[in-house]
Amino acid sequence: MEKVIVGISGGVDSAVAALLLKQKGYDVEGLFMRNWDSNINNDILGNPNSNLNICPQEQDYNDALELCNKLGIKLHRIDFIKEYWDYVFTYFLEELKKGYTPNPDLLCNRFIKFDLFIKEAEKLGADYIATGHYARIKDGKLLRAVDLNKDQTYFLADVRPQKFRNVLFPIGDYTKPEIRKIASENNLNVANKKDSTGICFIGERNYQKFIENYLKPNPGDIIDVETNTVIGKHNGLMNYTIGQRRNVGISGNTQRHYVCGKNVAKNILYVAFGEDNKYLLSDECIIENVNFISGLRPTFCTAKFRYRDTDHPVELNYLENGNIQVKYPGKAKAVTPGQACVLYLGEECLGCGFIKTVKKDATNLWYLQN
RNA sequence: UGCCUCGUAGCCAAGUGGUAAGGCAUCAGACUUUGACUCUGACAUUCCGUUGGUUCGAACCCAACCGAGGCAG
Repeated sequence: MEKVIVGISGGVDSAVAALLLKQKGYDVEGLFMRNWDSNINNDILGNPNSNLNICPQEQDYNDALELCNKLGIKLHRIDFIKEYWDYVFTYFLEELKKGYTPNPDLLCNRFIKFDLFIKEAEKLGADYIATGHYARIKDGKLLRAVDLNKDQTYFLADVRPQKFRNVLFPIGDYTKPEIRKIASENNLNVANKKDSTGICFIGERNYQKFIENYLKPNPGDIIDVETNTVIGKHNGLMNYTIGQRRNVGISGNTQRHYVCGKNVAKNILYVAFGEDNKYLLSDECIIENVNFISGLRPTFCTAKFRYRDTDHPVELNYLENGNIQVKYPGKAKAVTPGQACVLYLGEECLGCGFIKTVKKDATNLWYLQN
């Protein structure tokens, strides 16, 4: 019998994944990961859980244990707290310092779940590993989930292609409501547990305070990009992302304001007014650290510039240094340096690169210098 | 000192006699495995610088005072 090690998180999705695999006749065992420890990691400011008796990660573990007892499968446990810090969180902080907007969850998948986790599973004798991601693998291709609303291929796009060889995504063919239904029909203890959000393994935080645990705030001017006048004070560029409206701290205007740029050298935050402001738009970007999961190298395909972004038709120009010039004449709003640009050809997720520079009319945006 | 303009919730700002729009900000939710974006709800219970007056009735009309700005000198 083929052995599958399932990443059990304590949530519904991985629970049903394990259940489905068991029903299919695999020899299933669970592996619970813990990658974040609020005490060890100095996660104090902005942490809503600091006064709970039991931290959420341990509650998740207890839920996972109860689930595995119910399913009659063994549950292993592994901590990657140091590795998560070294490979994911350090990168996260470094990018913030540069004024970028990193997405730690892509790195978490690349370095933790689809690398260290796989190695650990192999030690446990796994023929396959499985997770509760909404995604599909067919003929070696990474495909969008059937439930496009929950599709998580965006987060998987930086995983190295060979890592998917022995991976199963049992729930990728189902919709979220179906998963919930299966869970409750089988009386799983986590059937009605709320979906987790926030940075994977860390959870919901007051973002600005959370960052303050690790980076010293460096206040500076907020400037209206159109009039070039100072209209307020920001409390550290790392606290803002392009396209952000809330928590900017300025008010008294007739139109909504949006962060449209930053200048790290001058410590300036640029803001534009109105949701269709031209300063929020771009039509080209350069992506670096490109990872291809697919063997395809199309000239025309679609791209997502953020998780849950719409698909933008793009034209790719493969540069000699390995970077890719991504053109989107239809323009896109709030394309942000540091975020992943994930490429798709129809249902297939081709891979991704990380946004380095953003342009309009073949010129770098002057208010978005890093 | 004279003349002019203005004074509406934390901020910006409609409303000029008939019983307080809207936006920002804030708070609470929805959505969401990235910080978003978006959406929903709450937000000046007789109050519109103060005090009087006119009126059936005023934030809107009148007077004085206080305060802010401008012009003149």
